[in-house]
Amino acid sequence: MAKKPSEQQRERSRPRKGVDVLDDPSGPTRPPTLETVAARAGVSRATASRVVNHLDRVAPHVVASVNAAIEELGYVPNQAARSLARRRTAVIAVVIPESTERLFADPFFATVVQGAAAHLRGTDYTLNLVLGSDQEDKSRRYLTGGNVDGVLVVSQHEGDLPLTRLGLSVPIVFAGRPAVDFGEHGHFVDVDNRAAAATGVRHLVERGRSRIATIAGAQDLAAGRDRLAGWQDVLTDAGFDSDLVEVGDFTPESGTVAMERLLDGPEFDAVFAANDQMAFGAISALARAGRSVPGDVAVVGFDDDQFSRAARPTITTVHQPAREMGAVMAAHLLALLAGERVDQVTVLPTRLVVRESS
Amino acid sequence: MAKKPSEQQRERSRPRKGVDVLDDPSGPTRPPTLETVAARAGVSRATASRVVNHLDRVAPHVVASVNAAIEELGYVPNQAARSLARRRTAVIAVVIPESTERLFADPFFATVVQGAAAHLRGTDYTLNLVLGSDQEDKSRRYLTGGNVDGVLVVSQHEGDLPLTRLGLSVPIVFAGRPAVDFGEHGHFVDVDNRAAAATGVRHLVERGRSRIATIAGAQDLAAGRDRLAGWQDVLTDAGFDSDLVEVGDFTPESGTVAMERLLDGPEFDAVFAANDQMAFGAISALARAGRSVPGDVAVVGFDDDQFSRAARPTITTVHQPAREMGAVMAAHLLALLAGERVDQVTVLPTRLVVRESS
DNA sequence: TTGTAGGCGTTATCAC
DNA sequence: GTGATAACGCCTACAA
Repeated sequence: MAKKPSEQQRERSRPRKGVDVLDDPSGPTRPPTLETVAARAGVSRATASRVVNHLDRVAPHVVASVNAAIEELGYVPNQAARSLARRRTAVIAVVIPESTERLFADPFFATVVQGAAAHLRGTDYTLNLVLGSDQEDKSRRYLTGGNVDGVLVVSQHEGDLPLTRLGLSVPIVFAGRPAVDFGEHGHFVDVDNRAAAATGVRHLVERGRSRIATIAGAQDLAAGRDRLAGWQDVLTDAGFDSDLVEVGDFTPESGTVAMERLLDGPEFDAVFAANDQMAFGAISALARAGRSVPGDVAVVGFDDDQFSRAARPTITTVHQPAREMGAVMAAHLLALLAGERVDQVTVLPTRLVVRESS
Repeated sequence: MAKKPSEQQRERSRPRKGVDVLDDPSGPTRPPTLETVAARAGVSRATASRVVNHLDRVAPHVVASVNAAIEELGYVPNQAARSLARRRTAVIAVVIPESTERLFADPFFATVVQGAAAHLRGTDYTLNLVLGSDQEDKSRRYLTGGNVDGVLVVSQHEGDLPLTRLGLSVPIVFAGRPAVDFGEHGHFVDVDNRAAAATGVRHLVERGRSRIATIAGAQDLAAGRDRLAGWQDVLTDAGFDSDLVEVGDFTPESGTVAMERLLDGPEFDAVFAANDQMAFGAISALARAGRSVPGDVAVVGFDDDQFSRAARPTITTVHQPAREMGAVMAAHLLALLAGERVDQVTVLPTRLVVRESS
């Protein structure tokens, strides 16, 4: 029997070619291809492909035998080939812009990413981590060069203008609304930081506090500015002074330092921190200074992360649905990829969680 | 809509095809291909490819014109096609096994990942996040199915046996040595947790403490067990009782709770926590209980993360080079991918950082 | 319902 | 030095 093209092909692509792993006697065995599966099941590649992709119109017994072959061979589709043919990559990039990279350790981010990952499980999408260097042309090109189907920007988000532009070529969903104008491109999942912060501060007012300080977050991030504004709003409404402001950077350390500075200044009986990590740091400083919480100073945080539960006293805080944000971001991106329309801005609800510190 | 084959074909590769983004009048323009670049530069795809890949043997003026074309068109290589042709993906998976997923928010992990990402910047490798579901066949298959060139397992690492097996088909580097036997496959970057913990505890002994408790980490993780063992070692050597053990799970909350339990028991004058987050939580509990640190109770943590600096008093801790671990993991993986030999186990140094809490 | 064949964008092996 | 051309593994009209 004369060799069919396919056979020649096989021969040419025998294991061991090119790869130089040395000491594995069996040789770096090449993963089975659809071709292999098809041969084993006694069908054509096309049919095997149909089974793999769960298309109908395939006879049940054929499905069975192909699946058996897949099982026996441990066949896994080659994504590269699939991407090439389908002209979509099944890759979603998770971008942590440089401006936010040092915040990567923030549990809020981790939780958002987990939410997105969880939502994507079950789909065949894969998450691609892009850390830092937002200005750099390299990553922008990577993102726009058809290497990813969509982009998730997990960031409390500042301008990141260059990223917003990405929206032109690839669907993109941000965590957090940008302060700047973003035109028609880009989608955003956010909470109303300003109103949410106000809720927390108002709670302090209702508890009878009148000298309310704040430990603000980084002011180059929208979340930082908005929460500060929310604090301001309430104090203004109440006719209180809003002069006690220290700016941190969302890290626990900065919370401690900010509180130490506050303690050096005029008296106050409450503090609103822009996130729980800073609140925790602040409580640490208060404890050392011999101020009781909430006796001398009531504390309210933001996020409702594990630190608000770890502190003693436990911290009253504004709950932010981080996990859900990630999930919604992923869901919206999937919708966009499916060609559906999605609201450009989605605001998720927050709620006050009252604990011991207030 | 009857159309001649040729026409349909054309249409198929015309812009705007298939994708139904509605309001962009210019249509989703397809990224330029090498073909385009080549045409524009007046050379063949082969030559264009040579330029893109910086191969020599190309006339300088040709290089120039091709680069010009690339620049003008904003050409970016299609990774899928490249992967297919080169038979390598340029993708490195970062796996957070299910057993460790809830620890994702731990700054230690984030820092390790950042270290790896930083090391990979400049290379054309891309990081693929694989969260959870280590048992699930799906991710294992994904990892072994030729979709990634290598795997980084960022975990304090338990058995994760299934993952160790991966080493058979794909190079894999773990953060943390497994407790179990791992044969010849798999590479590990670690610190000597037991000895490092001992350093911290010994410091407490030298400070004159004799009733030293510990807040251990999760005992299903090697790091948790080893640090507990290190604590035990020192107490045994010193002839002290080692009965004061509370087990946490590395979260700040668990540190708080553990300390509260310790405070309910026999007296003690020092505590060694298996990480800084738990130490921070513990200090919070101590503060509320009216115990002074280090006066009544000296505290030593582990990691040297931002929390050890945020606490008041600041926390004496065992520094672990998290960022470097990530970088070394990446470096080793790259070496393996290049076919080089790499030590199967690499132990990075730790050091005691003395601060106020001891 | 199933098979045939062409194409997805690059790389790599040859000749020239 | 440069250009055809055959893979790479899979998808998908179209034909059968």
